[in-house]
Amino acid sequence: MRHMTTLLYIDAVARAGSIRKAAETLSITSTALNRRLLAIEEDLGVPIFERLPRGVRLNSAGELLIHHIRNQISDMDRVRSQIADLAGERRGHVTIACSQALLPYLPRQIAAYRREHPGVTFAVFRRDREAAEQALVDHTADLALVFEPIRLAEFQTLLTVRQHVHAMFSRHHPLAARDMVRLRECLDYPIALPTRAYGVRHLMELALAESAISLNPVVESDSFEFLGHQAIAEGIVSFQIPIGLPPGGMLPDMVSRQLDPRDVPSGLIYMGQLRGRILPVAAAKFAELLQKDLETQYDCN
Amino acid sequence: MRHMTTLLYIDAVARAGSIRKAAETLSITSTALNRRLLAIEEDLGVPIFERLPRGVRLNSAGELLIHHIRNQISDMDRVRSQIADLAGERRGHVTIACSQALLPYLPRQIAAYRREHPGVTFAVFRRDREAAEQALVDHTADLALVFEPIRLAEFQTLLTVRQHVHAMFSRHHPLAARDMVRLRECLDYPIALPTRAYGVRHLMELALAESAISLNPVVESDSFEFLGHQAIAEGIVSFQIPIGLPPGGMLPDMVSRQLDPRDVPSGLIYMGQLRGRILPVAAAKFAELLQKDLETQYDCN
DNA sequence: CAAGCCGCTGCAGAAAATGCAGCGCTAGAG
DNA sequence: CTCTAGCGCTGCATTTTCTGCAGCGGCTTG
Repeated sequence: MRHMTTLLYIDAVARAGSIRKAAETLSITSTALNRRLLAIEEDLGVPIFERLPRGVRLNSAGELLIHHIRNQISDMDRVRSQIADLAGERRGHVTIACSQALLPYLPRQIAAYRREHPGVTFAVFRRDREAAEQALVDHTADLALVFEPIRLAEFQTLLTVRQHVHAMFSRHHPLAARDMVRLRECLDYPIALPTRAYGVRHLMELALAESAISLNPVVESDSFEFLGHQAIAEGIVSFQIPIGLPPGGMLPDMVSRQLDPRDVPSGLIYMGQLRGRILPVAAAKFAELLQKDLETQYDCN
Repeated sequence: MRHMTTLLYIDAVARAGSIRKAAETLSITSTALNRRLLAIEEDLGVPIFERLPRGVRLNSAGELLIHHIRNQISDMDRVRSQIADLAGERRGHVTIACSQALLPYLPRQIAAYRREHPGVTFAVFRRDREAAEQALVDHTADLALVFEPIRLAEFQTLLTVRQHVHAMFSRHHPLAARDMVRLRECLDYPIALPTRAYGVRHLMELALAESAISLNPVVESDSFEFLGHQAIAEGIVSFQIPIGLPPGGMLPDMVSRQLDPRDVPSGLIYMGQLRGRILPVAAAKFAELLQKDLETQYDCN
């Protein structure tokens, strides 16, 4: 797409924060890039970047413009994918920003989708609940999947799925004999917890906010995979939501049991997109697939 | 805006229906234009025009693309006007598609607006109710003002104003003595009517649809100005809505009297824009001004 | 004070767009 | 039927635009 290069260049500069850095990522010289910026600014009659000693930054006119540009770019992508679609090619690219807890869930869905449409490629980025929303705003992601999001200003919810928190431990653990466990029982053992940035931790803190009990994890991590390994290796208890647990279990010896909902409230997975945006065909179709699967397989309502 | 030329070219070709004609309006050679089309089609990997013996026509991929392009173009205009706005310039251009009956109303409003913002220019096109909506769709108009529109699929209503139909005649006419006239009284005299394409005629036909009376105009015209002159010259009766009558009267000897609402229902003036579009600053501000004025001055509710 | 980045500019070569002349094609007029 | 007018498209020479190299002065940072 020849006519978009200038727009892509501006976007790159805005992201890189300096002309020379952006030029490098674009594999052109800073000269060429600089000249394009000056040309655009002359066309507009106003500068769009402030010049700082260490680079450039968008001014308010630039903010207006970059918004427009990013919309243009992804709108063009959508049109291209629509055109490819009616040419029967079914190509496209889908980018997803996803809470870590939900990462294990996606590969099977992507595989299923790609069986139908091998021409569609995917990019999945691990983003906490806040960064996921930001990724939608700056068009680095078409879809976001987050557990218990914080604010939803620019977030247009496509689907919510209720999830109970589960405790996970080795199948040799005493609690493994139960169908459902109470939070107090878990706290009788050493526990491993995700950090406060995560929805699971958030729900647990919420549950204990008014009680005298406090969470004292012996291990804390921002990786559920690590927490799972830790739970098995040390024979302690950790927590996760069912969607984060592949059907066969995350690890060979691991089992999970639902926490009694009287103790810890259930939370919501949100799937969403940028408010007001029209998704490319591929992303929209994949969202439909996720929606169907999530509603039938995972909703604990 | 250098980076939009290709888009503008494609738009021109789509509108002209042939490369050579479009090239002429763009003041370039058909060669250059042709090459740009071929380049775009190669970029997309699909033709966007069907080649006919007498020119070209968009194919379905092209329809998709042209929609996007027109959005891009007017979106860019909006961004430019926003940028100009924050630079304090207040420049811009507003195009309006307007029912003929409402044409006399606009000049004073435009004058008032331009007193505040001399940098803003206007284009006003006379369009019947159907063509006005089409003008919004193909981005030849930012705003539309119509009386009793037919269908409103792509039309986003910003404001409606209720208007009673008025009879107009010479001030020497016997009916001039009354404050309000009945339809039957008017029909005792020869009448001049607008054609069926107009809302005023539509309302009157509606009123008589179930009665045995029929409208037998001695003069029929698609010009209210003509009808007014005819009414005076021949001493007969014609019809119009108040907004179409300048405060001093359309003609020196003309007076108008409201038709009794029991006889002819009142109609609605719609002001609107293309559904989902974000208007340029200037157009949006002008719409606000119209809204304020119409609500306070003209609404007969 | 020196080193390191930064944006920006003059100049020359590379690349792209443009215009001219002309080809083959088709619909419609005579 | 032929003929013509209008169409999209192509080869080639020219013009315009873009790009890269080398280098300038400005600023922060250690």
